[in-house]
Amino acid sequence: MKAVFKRFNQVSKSLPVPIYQQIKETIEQGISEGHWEAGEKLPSEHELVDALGVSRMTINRALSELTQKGAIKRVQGVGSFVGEPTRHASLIELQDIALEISRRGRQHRSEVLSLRQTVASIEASMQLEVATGSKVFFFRAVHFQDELPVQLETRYVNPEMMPEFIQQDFKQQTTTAYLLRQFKPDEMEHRVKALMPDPQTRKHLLMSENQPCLNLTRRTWKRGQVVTYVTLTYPGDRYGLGARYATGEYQLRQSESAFKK
Amino acid sequence: MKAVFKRFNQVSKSLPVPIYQQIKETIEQGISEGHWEAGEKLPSEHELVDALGVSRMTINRALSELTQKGAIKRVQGVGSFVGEPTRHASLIELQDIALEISRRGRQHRSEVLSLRQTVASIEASMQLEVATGSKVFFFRAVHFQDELPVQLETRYVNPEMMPEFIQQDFKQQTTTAYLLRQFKPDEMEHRVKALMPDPQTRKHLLMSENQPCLNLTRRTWKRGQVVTYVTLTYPGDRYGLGARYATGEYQLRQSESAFKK
DNA sequence: AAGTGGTCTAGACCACGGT
DNA sequence: CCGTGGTCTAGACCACTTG
Repeated sequence: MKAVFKRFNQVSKSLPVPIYQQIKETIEQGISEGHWEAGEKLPSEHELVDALGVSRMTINRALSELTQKGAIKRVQGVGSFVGEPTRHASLIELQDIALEISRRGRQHRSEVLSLRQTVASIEASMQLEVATGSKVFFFRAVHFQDELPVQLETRYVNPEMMPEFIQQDFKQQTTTAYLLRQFKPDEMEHRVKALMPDPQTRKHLLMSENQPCLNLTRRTWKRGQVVTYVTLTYPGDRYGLGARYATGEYQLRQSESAFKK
Repeated sequence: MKAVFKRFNQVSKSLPVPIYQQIKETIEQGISEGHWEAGEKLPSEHELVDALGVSRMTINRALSELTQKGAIKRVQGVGSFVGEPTRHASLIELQDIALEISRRGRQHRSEVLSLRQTVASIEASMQLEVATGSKVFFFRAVHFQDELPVQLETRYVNPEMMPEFIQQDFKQQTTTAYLLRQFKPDEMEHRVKALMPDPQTRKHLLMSENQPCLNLTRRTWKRGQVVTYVTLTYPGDRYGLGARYATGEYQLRQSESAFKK
């Protein structure tokens, strides 16, 4: 019991990070590092109140938001439990593909095809919401899972928001990992389409003929400005996207679903 | 000003529906019925406290959850504003396609291909988490937007959860509309893939050769049991899925993004 | 300085599940 | 019955934006 709580003793009230956010991060980290198994019972709200010395509303907010994301499940009258891990690339969360792959116990490697400054095409300038012809950074790489290509990443970056982007070594870390460390986006937009790959894409992803691609484009904002616009292309037969979560919108008034251990 | 608040006077403390949920629904309804334009300023939290006679934490919860969904935007020191409407089928929300299409100002029509009781195949029984060979309901329909097919719906329903499903007339209402009125799911799972249509699917969706499909499967739970398992197949070139939202996870500590009117 | 939203507290009452 | 989570209150302090 004590060991479980020890992980929570890091909560600090003086940091600029909200307490509920610290609690969320602690729990998510504990789950992703395997300190809790799926289905395992978490400390109750009351126990966390005592252990952390914060009010129950704060605990409750942290746990509620984790529930909405599907990271944990809560059953009234019983307790809070760790959720099932997802086995797909996340549809709704911004995740580092290297982490995703390694969490599945596979090997990740990426091959940088291009990293340069260029002049914004009409499409790129519209997506980045900058003037056509202004300078933008362009990046392209292929990501491998166990030496099999699973994602082609084509990215534009607004240099005004991320001037150092072009000097990074993206063989050592993914663009997503770098960008997430540099800033926390306040808004995201996702689009998903199915399309046939052009010959170049097909070659990069080592796809057989007549196979479609799953095409995810994402834009992320900071302070009202687009920071980056990325297109992630997956071989349709090799990779899916998914999400599982409690419904925030159509939430239960009463009884929650029984949790199956 | 008074007209704006009038819409809020319906909040009741005796209903079994939480107050924050009533406020959310009132605001979403106001937006979807066009009482507020995109970008328009909503009443401040303090004003809503006075108008509704509930505590600020309750108002705040309603507005925070709407922010996470991207329905509204909030800027510290400025106010809360109505968000932009989405132009794609939602990736993360369970929405009635008939509503989605009519909100875009298009005409919806659906053609029921099949509605019958059948014996669960291995795949269907796994997805519904029932015994192989048990009875399940099967439904298939094509949805049209302005007389162009945009979605093929293939659905299995657990008869124990929804015994009346098979008696409904789904020419009058969509399955989604019916199911949403019958129950509010407590959990959902989404999967997205890209694949080539089989000849039958291609025919139903009137697709040209060599065009891929976007394939969304969704399972919804109630009290720990799968209620329905549905596969929605879209013509890759005619329909996309998308979402735009504030990041709950990578939320800002401080200053929010400037809101562009 | 005034108004806004972001967060937090220390209580409270309730519905639910397991005993 | 008791412990659980779900909701709510009436305050509070703070950071931020605008005038």
